[in-house]
Amino acid sequence: MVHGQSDLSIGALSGLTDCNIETIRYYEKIGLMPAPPRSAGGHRQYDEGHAQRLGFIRRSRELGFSLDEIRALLNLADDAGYDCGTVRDITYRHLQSVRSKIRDLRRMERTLKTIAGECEGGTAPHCPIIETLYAAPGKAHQGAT
Amino acid sequence: MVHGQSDLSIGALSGLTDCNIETIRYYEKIGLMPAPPRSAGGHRQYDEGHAQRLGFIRRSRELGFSLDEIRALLNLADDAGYDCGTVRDITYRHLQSVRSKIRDLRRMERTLKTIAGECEGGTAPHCPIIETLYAAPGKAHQGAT
DNA sequence: CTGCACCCTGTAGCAGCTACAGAATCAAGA
DNA sequence: TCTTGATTCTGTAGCTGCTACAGGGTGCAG
Repeated sequence: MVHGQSDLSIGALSGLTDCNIETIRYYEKIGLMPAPPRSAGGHRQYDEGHAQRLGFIRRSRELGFSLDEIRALLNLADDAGYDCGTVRDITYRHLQSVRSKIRDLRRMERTLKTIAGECEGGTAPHCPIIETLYAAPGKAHQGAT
Repeated sequence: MVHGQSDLSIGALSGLTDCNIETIRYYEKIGLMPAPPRSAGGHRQYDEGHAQRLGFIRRSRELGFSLDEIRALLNLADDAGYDCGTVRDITYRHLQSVRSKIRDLRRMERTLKTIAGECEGGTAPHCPIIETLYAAPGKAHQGAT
């Protein structure tokens, strides 16, 4: 948790964290990353602390957290006596939304599998896929009135 | 498949298809919906054909197709002797992308479930969630060095 | 001191809508 | 006919999370 002040250019930080240079600047612009000190010529100079914070952001993104959620998590983490319950709430809510997306996608998957299976290809006079999409509302996944 | 010319205002069409008025105009602007005739005062006048096309678009959206994919499907469907194989290809490719999204989300779900489960809430000195996010790359889903 | 890789700022674009503002039109009642 | 209130019109800007320029300036090795 202790870090030296090994100067990192934005390119080096980008390489370390597997995060695009443009994206790093973007995170700074929206206040997720602090503005680092600059060289005489105006180039950004990062240190290990920045690398750690950016790593946090990247890992959170990989788990699907929104930038606003990450902002909240970072604010909590920055506070020495932060509230672990709030962290868990954010995580739990996010988990629920991930699950709900999975449910939606699974519904899509089922329907797509069904209609793709009905199609035989070729230059058909009527294609079951097109017909399903033209069908009355609800028919696409229910088949009943 | 035969329809009269029952005039529909944009509001009526919106109600019929459960599609926002602004969205209908948007679809027209990007060329997914044809520009309908106008009243003397400039209001759009739709008919059953428009309603059917918009229904197609909405149902396709519900299945997760992109607007570009829908454009392609509609172009195919508009052609009398359309190529059913192409329709199936588009559908199948989309199905693959839905499945890949599901896989990604499931990976997120597993990790989130794990880290949320390790947290006991309260004002802890170290929160497992925050610590996982701060951890070295890879640790988040592997737990090994 | 030259050359080239890197970095700077600012702006515009992507998907797929949604949300205005400010004006005009429509339809129904009095 | 006039009025009123609901609807519609156009155009522009915003949302998320980046990415891709253009047109410059720096940094450093040889």
